[in-house]
Amino acid sequence: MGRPKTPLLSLARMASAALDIVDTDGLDGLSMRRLATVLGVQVASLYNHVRNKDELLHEIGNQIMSQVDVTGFRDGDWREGIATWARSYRAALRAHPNMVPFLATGPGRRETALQRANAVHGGLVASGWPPRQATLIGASTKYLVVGAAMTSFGRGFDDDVQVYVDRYPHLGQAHKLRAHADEIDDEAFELALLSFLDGLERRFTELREAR
Amino acid sequence: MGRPKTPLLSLARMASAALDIVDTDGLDGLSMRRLATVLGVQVASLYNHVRNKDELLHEIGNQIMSQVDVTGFRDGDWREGIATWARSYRAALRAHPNMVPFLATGPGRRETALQRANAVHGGLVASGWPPRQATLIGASTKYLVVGAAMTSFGRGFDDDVQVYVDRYPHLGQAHKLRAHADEIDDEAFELALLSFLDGLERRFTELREAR
DNA sequence: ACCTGAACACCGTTCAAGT
DNA sequence: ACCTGAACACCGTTCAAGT
Repeated sequence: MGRPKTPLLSLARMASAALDIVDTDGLDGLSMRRLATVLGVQVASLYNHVRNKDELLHEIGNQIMSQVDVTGFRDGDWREGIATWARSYRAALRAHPNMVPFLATGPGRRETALQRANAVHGGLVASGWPPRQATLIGASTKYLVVGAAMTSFGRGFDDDVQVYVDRYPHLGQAHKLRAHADEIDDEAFELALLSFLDGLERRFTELREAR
Repeated sequence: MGRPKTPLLSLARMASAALDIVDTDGLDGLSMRRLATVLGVQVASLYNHVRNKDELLHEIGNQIMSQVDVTGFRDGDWREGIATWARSYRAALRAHPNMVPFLATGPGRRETALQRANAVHGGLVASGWPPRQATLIGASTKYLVVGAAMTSFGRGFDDDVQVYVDRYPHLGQAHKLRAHADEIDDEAFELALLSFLDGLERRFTELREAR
């Protein structure tokens, strides 16, 4: 019953199993006791690899966020940079919708999160945006992405989709409804992103002309 | 020990006390047992007025969402309608930031939520937007509002604000930092909203010209 | 260093019993 | 109709004890 020659647990194994639980049963479905059972171990053992449950969730969050791409700011193309960032960010969140409420609530481990934020900010400034505007654009884009991931039809029921469905009752079958909701989700996000970028572009040229 | 002549509890009193707890100690701070203690009653008594904790949260959510204003679509001014909706929606969420993760996760009681969604959709269609576009615009706007409320500096720590702060170390004092974060929050939301509306306006005129 | 068993202080919800 | 006391099946976290 003492310590085994080779460790039964590792942070990576724990995070992976925990994410499986969250993906299938939601954030509330994850308990340290259940995770321990899945891993064939006692609850207390988990605390040899993780300070507490919150730290475990942050570890999962960091893994998910590592999929975000902030390399699109090549040769001063801020529009491409923002678009790449926003789309990959949204894709990462949609891959694990049940994690979104946790991810949206605060940053992950500070280093990597700050690194990404810096890449975006730096990319915008290098493209000619004033620092203050760069900050605002970074925040705005995040709003869009997090909001889109958060209120997507995948998570609970969306009023707007419901309105749409009510008006087109022939879409009543469950699977079609689901497919259409995804479609609306995707299109609404693209509309929001592209309209937003268009609005920014206008401001950008005004800014250039002003000096 | 039996039933009192006049009821000790009511749904309204419960919701109000529960919201106080959430506002001060967060969503995790709210437990049925603690709520009962605050109300000077036994836990089990709560279940005479509410089916479960989730229903209580929905009741609170409905109260908050009742502050949202969807009456801005007078005489076909969709821009004003969306702006009023978005700003009042955001204000309602910011008044109770700890409730945002719950509110963003799904609609409240179906009737009133649908009613609001319908007012927005109807307002857009009446202004000349095709139904499908109206659906997308409604969803997009919601993304912006929910994302803004969710990732605001009020809730945890924001990477983007952090970048900004790192570059302006003279803002290091806590209260100034807080004030600046609010300012950035407000400005980023306005930038996002106005840029988005500008982008939509362009699409709207293109749409008109096409026919 | 890492796993265990037992304990502590919590949860949400149910239900028979009271008036 | 509405409040109570007790119970059930859960939680996260700690810690001395084992090897």
